[in-house]
Amino acid sequence: MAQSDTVDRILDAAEELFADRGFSETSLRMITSKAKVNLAAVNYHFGSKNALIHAVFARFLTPFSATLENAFNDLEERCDGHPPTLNQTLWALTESAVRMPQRNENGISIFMRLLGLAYTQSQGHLRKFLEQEYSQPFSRFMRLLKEATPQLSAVDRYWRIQFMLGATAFTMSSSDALRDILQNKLGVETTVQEIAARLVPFLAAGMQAQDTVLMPSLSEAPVA
Amino acid sequence: MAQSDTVDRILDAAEELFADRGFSETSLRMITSKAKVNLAAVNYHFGSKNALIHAVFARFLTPFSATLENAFNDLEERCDGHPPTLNQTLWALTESAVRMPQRNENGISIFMRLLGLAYTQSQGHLRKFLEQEYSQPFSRFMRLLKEATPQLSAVDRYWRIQFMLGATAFTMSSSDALRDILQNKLGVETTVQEIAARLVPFLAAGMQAQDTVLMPSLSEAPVA
DNA sequence: GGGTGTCTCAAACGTATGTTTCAAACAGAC
DNA sequence: GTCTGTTTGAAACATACGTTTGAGACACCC
Repeated sequence: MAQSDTVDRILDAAEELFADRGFSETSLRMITSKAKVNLAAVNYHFGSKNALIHAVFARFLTPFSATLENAFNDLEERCDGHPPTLNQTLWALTESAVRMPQRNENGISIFMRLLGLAYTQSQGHLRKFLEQEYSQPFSRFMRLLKEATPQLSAVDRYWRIQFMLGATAFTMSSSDALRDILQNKLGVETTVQEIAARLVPFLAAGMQAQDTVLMPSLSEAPVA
Repeated sequence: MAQSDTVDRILDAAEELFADRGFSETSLRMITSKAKVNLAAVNYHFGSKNALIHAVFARFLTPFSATLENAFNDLEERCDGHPPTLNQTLWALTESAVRMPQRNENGISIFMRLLGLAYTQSQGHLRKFLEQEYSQPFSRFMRLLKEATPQLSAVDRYWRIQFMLGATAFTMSSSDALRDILQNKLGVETTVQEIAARLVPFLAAGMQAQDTVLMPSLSEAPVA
């Protein structure tokens, strides 16, 4: 077995278990027994549980951020001069995610769920790791969003980006939806591609909604 | 101290700590020491940590679901006959949440964050508890959504509701956003009311977006 | 074939967790 | 005041966790 497929077995098992149950709720003993590997192997190969979490993310994110850079390059070149539209930007991101080579048929949904958890579970170390390692493609995406929605105020744009992230990460990370996808419970169509095809128009419409209005009746209501 | 403000002190501390750090990451010892209460008090008054979690939710959700029922009653009465619009339905929900009497000035944001966590952290027992206890107002909200968007296919509607839930729960559960709200980092305006005022138009626009389209270029792309 | 570095394994370590125990303190009723 | 049921307190319990250890297995190079 050459120099150790132990590492990959651990990463595979960890990825799946983390996506299923979250980080704190997944113990090293679960991971190593699912991976059919000795408990000490994790600390030997990765150093710590936190470092294992980082490795799980890096294995997907590093090639993904390269793919994404290329997609953005292509897009900006095609547009030569004027900034890409919101739809173009969102599609560039979506296609990059969807077309990534995957280890198995559920690769994306698992990873989307992990990304959602990363944002949601307040694991400080993970946050820090992701910000350090992948700030570049993230900032670039933000810049494209900004140029594609010049009509929005900075505050509006900030919150609407939060909403987009939320709809995306949450949908992909909802264990119910994940289970539906995996088991095809919904019947008709449940590939990640098709969810994305529904999500992008939703996001674009929300992002370009008419200006924020005051709450209709709350103005004259007791605000506690 | 009559028959025990210990219970309330525990609930207050638990609510805040859970919102800050999640459920698994918050130990009973953190809670009891923040509440200045003996460790055994939790198990004495609530029975178990899980039961404490349920109690934290019930303290807010029970009055809230009553308020919500009233809001829906008012709304349907006002509309007498034809179904309420999407905007009316969303505002009814939002106002009910925002106008709930609160224990302190951050009551809503804390509780929104808890709701997000409930959806996101796969705590089976919590899911089961919430479904059992509060299925009625939830189903009613779903029915109203359905009647307000008759133009959508069932599948489209299903996914768009997922997206709405996602944008909402995720935004409310993002610890960064919460911190922004609490510390007013963004400057201008960051109350939950104002976030809601930005969120509802986003959701309504997304919900009513033009029909889902195929991915522009993925059709001729290798789908891996 | 002896030596070297890499990897695996079973066992143990220290610590933190949720929960339990049981005696002491307290309240209100008689 | 004494009794009774309820609530607190300090300590211990059993268990699970992440991590470390040290001996053994294995492959490779000289």
